[in-house]
Amino acid sequence: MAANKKDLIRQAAIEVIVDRGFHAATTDAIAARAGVSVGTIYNYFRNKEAILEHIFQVELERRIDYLSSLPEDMPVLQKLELFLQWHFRVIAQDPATGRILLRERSNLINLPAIRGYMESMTSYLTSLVEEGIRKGQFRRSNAALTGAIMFGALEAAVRHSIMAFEKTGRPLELITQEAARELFLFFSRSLQ
Amino acid sequence: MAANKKDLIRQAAIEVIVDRGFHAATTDAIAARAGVSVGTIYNYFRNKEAILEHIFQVELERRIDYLSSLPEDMPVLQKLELFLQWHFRVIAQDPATGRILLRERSNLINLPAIRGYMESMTSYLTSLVEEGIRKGQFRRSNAALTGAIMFGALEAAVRHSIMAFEKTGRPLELITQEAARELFLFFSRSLQ
Amino acid sequence: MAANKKDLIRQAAIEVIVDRGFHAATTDAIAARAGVSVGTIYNYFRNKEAILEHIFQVELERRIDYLSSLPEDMPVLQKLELFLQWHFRVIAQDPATGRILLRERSNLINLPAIRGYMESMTSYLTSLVEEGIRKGQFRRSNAALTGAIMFGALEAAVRHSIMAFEKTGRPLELITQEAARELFLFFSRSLQ
Amino acid sequence: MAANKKDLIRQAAIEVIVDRGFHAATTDAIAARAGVSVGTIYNYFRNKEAILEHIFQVELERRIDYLSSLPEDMPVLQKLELFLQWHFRVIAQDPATGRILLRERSNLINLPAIRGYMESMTSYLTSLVEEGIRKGQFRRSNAALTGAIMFGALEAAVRHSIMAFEKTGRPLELITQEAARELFLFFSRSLQ
DNA sequence: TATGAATGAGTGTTCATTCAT
DNA sequence: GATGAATGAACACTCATTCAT
Repeated sequence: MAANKKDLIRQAAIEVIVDRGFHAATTDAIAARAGVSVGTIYNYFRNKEAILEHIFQVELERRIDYLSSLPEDMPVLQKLELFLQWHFRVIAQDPATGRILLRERSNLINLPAIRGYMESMTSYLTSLVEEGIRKGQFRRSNAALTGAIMFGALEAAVRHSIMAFEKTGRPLELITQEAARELFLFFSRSLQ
Repeated sequence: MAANKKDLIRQAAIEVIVDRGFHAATTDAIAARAGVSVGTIYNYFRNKEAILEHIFQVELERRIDYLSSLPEDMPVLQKLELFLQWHFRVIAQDPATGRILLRERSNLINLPAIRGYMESMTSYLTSLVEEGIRKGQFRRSNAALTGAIMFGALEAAVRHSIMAFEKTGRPLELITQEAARELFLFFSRSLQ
Repeated sequence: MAANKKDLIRQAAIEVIVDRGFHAATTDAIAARAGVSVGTIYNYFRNKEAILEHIFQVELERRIDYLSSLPEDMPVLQKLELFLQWHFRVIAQDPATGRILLRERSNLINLPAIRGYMESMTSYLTSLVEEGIRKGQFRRSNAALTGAIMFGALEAAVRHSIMAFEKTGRPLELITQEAARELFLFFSRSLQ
Repeated sequence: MAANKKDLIRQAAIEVIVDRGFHAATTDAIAARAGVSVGTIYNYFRNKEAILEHIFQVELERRIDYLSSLPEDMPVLQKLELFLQWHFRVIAQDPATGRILLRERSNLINLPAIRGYMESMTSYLTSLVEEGIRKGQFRRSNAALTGAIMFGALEAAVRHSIMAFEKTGRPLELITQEAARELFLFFSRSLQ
């Protein structure tokens, strides 16, 4: 899971941040969890914020990689469906990271990587909406606003899934699958 | 605007938090903005977190007050439309508070008042969905999940409106009105 | 000796810095010596460097005060003699501060107050030389260079006095008196 | 210029220390400038301080070498003149080292090599004064104090020369030649 | 009630030094 | 000898909170 030391530290940071939040996650604790010394962190990251930036950067890249793998000419709705399913599957496999993506985004929104994450995700959804409209598959709408709305809805569905998992203990895979389905239905009715 | 000293401090805190975020908003800065001394803050609030809790508490109460003013037998979609219009109007009148509701919510989600705000808002939307389904005005769905999705979408629309205002300088009233309309359209298609 | 808390901290800092040098003088140690907590230091000084700047500032002001008390029309050599006697008397009364003026000056020469101290002292000596030349009491010379040389000689004499005191244990008053005399003789022959 | 690796590191250290001062000159930076790795430094020097000690040691040896080349029976004043000329010529050729000799001396005065440098230089000047007095070429005086004063004056003249060079841009050779002349005149009048 | 100086635990970051390769 | 990743002690500085006035 941690091919190299930078990844090792990233994983440790994710765990500690999930437990305590970014501000309460001390560099000492991250180092201890990673089994390295504090100094080592600074061999791989400029400072503490850079760890969080890296976390978002990595997640953004994963999403971009997935999205660019979808064939250009696939019906827009289907792209959306696949993306939602993939997204929730990833969350189910690594809920800790999912939680960070939710929790720390708002507060540290000034960090470039985090802005970048939000904006990239939103603009991908926006571009999907535009494509759908252009191809006559979606009704006309303010695409930018719609993309933003969809991103918010997506995150809320993730958050709700994680909370439902914590409350009920039902398998996270099932919960997220259902959320993906429900969200897709919600979107497909709204957009068409 | 600040009937008593507690309100005065609440307003000052809102302004400072909007400028810097909760963690960077020192009690000294809040006191200075309020024109009182640090010590005075502690006569009205248990600690710094309690200020934030109070901010959310007050906003929650405003929303509850508005919602209970809607007649019970009004069509559900109309209730939703009125609520959205009212909500965006409030944001347009006091965008600072709106920003706090967005920015600080995630990070300090463990504070009871903040959880309470989120949960109350979500459960109001959930209950609207349930009412719609029960009365045959909405299609069947997982109401809790749908409520959560709607809350996320609502916040995202607010965030997008504020950012659009900052970027374009268009009057916030117009931006929020359009957002309210678009969001209502989005919801009404999804739900029916 | 320490009228107010800022002075108290200044005195404590002088003692600790004399013992260990500026870089090894931790803020904790200064606070402990002053009998206050670390935080209190920062109520009176911007940062650690500001303490050193303040030390030099105070000493510079003392010297300026003394120098401006000398009558304008006094023979230049006599002004020089009085200044040397006063300077060495001050050192004898507060050798710790004298040591700081010597030891820390070079290393932290970029701090404004320290540059200011050196430059002010040097330019006072330079102006004395210029005055002497103008009034026909001194031979012609490069006044700026001569002033610099005199400042260096003065500091070296102080340093030598303190070291002689440490080695021999002779009363510092006697050592510095002799140094003042010898230095004056040295200067008066050089300058005329 | 760097016959072996130890010299290479010494030169690199001189450059970095001149740029930043000893405390801000990290071993990493010195290693980088020398084109070696940190570890290599520790094959040639016990620790970081030892580099500075070595710098002073080398400079001291150069001065001792020069001084022992002067014929024993040369008039004392002429020895002094030649030494001053030589010293300022060396500074003009390698101002970086000159700056270190000035800047770092005071602060790290506890290092044996640095004490040694100061004391050797001072005691050479002292022995010149004693010789002059013994041979009836100088007036009577406290030779040790006079030697110290002369060392201080010498350093101040060097410092002033370097600063004048930085401010005016005049050729350093000319500035130092003039300083050597002026300083010699200053000394010869004082001593006789 | 109001004040604001004093507190001191807590934390990000640096950097000389080591040592396995 | 040479390397440079890893180490971890050390330190400046912050800021929520208290309490004597």
